[in-house]
Amino acid sequence: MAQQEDQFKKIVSHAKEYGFVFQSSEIYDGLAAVYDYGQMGVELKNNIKRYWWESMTLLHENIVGIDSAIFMHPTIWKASGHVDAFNDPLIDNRDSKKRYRADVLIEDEIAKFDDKINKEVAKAAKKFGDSFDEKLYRETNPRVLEHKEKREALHERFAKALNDNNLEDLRQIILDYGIVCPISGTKNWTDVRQFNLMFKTEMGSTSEGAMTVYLRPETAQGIFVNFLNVQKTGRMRIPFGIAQIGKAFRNEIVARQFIFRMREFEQMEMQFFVRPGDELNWFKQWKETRMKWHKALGLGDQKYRFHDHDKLAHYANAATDIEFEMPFGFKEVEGIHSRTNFDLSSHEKFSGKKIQYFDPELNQSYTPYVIETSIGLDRMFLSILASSFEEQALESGDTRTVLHLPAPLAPVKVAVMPLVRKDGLPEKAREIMNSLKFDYACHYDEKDSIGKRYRRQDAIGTPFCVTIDHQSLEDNTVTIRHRDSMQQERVAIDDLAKIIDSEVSLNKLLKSLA
RNA sequence: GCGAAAAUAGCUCAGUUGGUAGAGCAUAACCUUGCCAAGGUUAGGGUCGCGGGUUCGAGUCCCGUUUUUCGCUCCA
Repeated sequence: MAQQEDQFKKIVSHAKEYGFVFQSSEIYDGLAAVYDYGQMGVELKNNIKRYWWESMTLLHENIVGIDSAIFMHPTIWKASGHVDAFNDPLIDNRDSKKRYRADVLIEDEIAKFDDKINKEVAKAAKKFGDSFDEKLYRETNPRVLEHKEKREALHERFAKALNDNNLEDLRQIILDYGIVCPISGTKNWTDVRQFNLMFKTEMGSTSEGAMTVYLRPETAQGIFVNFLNVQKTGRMRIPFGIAQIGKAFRNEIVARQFIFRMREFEQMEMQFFVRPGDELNWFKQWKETRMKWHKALGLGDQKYRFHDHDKLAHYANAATDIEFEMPFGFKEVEGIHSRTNFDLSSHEKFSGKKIQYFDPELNQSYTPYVIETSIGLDRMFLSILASSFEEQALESGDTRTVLHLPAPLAPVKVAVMPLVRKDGLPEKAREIMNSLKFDYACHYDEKDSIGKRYRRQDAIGTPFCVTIDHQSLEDNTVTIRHRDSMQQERVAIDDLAKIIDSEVSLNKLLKSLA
């Protein structure tokens, strides 16, 4: 475990040192759980996006993309359930260091009065036997009535505090009723704090006219609210899907583990609309399709597993995660959910607009069911970076740090370097680079010893290094060095593109999925 | 958010009982070598995370704060 933590630290530090990921606002002491992608990181990230986007939109003629705005009408988040589900008053016990929902603690306290009443009733029932009139007893027994009265008083105060969002009073209720932490048994409570997981801002430049809007906590809703637009203008027929890549924002209580959980993150989501009743078949199919997509990267099949959910969200009737073995254990990278028709029918309700699909084959209208595949781009990035990172012991006794990135995703595909910085070798190298740079991201490097330059490219995961030596000037051949094996071969300059393409081609990777 | 630990150059770290900041690597220039990171010369780079306090004097002691890591908690 300590070794894994150590490994993770090295990866984080490597990510910074070589321009993959920086802490946001670093010169101002940073901003918690927000990160920037650097010059290498942005290339890797873009390549991941392209792999996903093309696998969705090119390989499936019934999947199209959109790019919806981050700002959306606030009612959308009521319809989606986020306004309710993302607002919890929380309180901590300082002794047990456990966190509770303040409203749940108080509801439990209310339930205790019910228990007391029921106990009284049960006692009386036993005492009076067959002649016991429970209803009468509940309405007239003074002890029962006393409990009832106290219960009502608490309930009323609680409901009012909740309604007014009076956090101080919620805490006062907990103190007044002597509610203790079930673990520590103490009343050493912190203040009650409201955790709103959605970021708020204001739209409209004057304060009176301003409307509260939220930064979207997921990209999915942008697809659902555009369902009819896309279906009608694209003449889409069920089953079909809408894909989207974009930023989402959550005010996480605890955001940690580098870019694994950030407050601003990027999702790649595809919502697939199907006939009611077909959804579980499609769910199964998308599980397989998505797993295949992951495994095609060659990071190691044993690093993936499904985690089926037992507890389902309010909108789902089946759900699974694709988990990847990160340095800190198996973690969710992608979620596949059967979202039923919850979202579309909820938007129908809240918007008052009919959101249905007329199925010409069945000759009837219905609200489509939805299978969602939702992948965390930053998590995907981390899984690739982490599993590619190796500190390799070499036969010579040295070590080298190498990123075994999947070649089609590597930020730089080929480094071009003259063996020495004289005798016309740099000029020849430039010439070769100019012929390759339109198709492949290239690096030129003539500084330091050739070995050092190879190591620099290893550290950023460049699959190929092309070295120009004196022989190159005579017979137009160069050496090409492979990142993973460190093997070199002498090849004709004219063959370079073909050799490079055979490994870095995204098309080839996509074809392996079909 | 609670608790614990940490923060000194781009990176990894030294810094004695408090006495004006160092090394290696990295970066840049020139020379040398030329196929797997280590040659020479030179240069740039730090108000020691930030803000207070104690002190004649604080990187060092105290308080607060920010960020990071770990545990708990949360994750529709």
